[in-house]
Amino acid sequence: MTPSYQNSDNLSQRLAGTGIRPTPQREIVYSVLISKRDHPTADEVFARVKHQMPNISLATVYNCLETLVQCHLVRQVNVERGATRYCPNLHPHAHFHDEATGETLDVEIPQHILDQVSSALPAHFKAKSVDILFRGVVENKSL
Amino acid sequence: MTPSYQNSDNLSQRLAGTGIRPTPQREIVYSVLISKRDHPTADEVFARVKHQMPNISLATVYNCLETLVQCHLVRQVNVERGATRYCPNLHPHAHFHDEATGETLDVEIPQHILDQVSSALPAHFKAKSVDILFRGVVENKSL
DNA sequence: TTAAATGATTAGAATTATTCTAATTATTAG
DNA sequence: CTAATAATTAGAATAATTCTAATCATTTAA
Repeated sequence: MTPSYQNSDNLSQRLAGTGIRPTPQREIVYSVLISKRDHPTADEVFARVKHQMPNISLATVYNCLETLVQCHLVRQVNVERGATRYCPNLHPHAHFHDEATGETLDVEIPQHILDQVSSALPAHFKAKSVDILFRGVVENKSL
Repeated sequence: MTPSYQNSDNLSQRLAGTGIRPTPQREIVYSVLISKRDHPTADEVFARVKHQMPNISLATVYNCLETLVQCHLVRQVNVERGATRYCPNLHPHAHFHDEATGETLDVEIPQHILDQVSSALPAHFKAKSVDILFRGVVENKSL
């Protein structure tokens, strides 16, 4: 029988076959990331998760986030010195850090442009991933 | 008369007109970055600077690095969670983090490719800078 | 030139974010 | 069921950085 905690998202499917257990804590941490994609820090995830699971510990939130990163379900984003932020967007994309608001936004980048960037590498540099981070401001569209 | 400590590099020229003083500490911190471009952490810079100026404090190294960053003479590079690294290469370039050795290398990226990346942004996103970080391994050239 | 004002450096304390430790609890395998 | 393994937890420990307040250096104004 399906345990009652497997009701929030598809994490258990995503973890199937990996040997990594879809625990209630991992489910909730993952669902928090999915439901508000504003690149929260571990502390912010902790605060959000506590609404649903008041007794979860910060250490567990760190453990869950680390597990999700290892499984490639979540990416770490470091926009500034300070707390690491977490992003569940698996599509190839870049980040834009708005210096005015402090927000970090996802920006879609066409794959052919990413390929062009990677092609600028010398042949013996074998890249497994590329992180692109813009810094600037988002102007009001009416300007 | 030119003070005797202005002998190591051109920092004082670069700071001329900014109101920021080319102090001996700043000169040495900058020259350390210039002379070995391996993206050292603040602690590593501190250790190297101490050979020439044994009584400098770590706080001053942090202050000097921050000042150089503010002046755009040095870039901060965050490859991993942990200590920030410092890069005095002012040419447009990307970084490649070799996961096998832990080294971070500069990679030249043609300006037209950087322009292409920036052109992928929506029009109202005004980017002031773009950081590109590859992660992977550098293969032996003979392979 | 001195005197005040401003800027820079310093040691050490404080803070932040994260990781570690060792004990407990939960799940799975035999 | 029982042992083995995996996951969670609270709190201690650590790492990197920032802050504080005192001192020292340089520049500006008289």
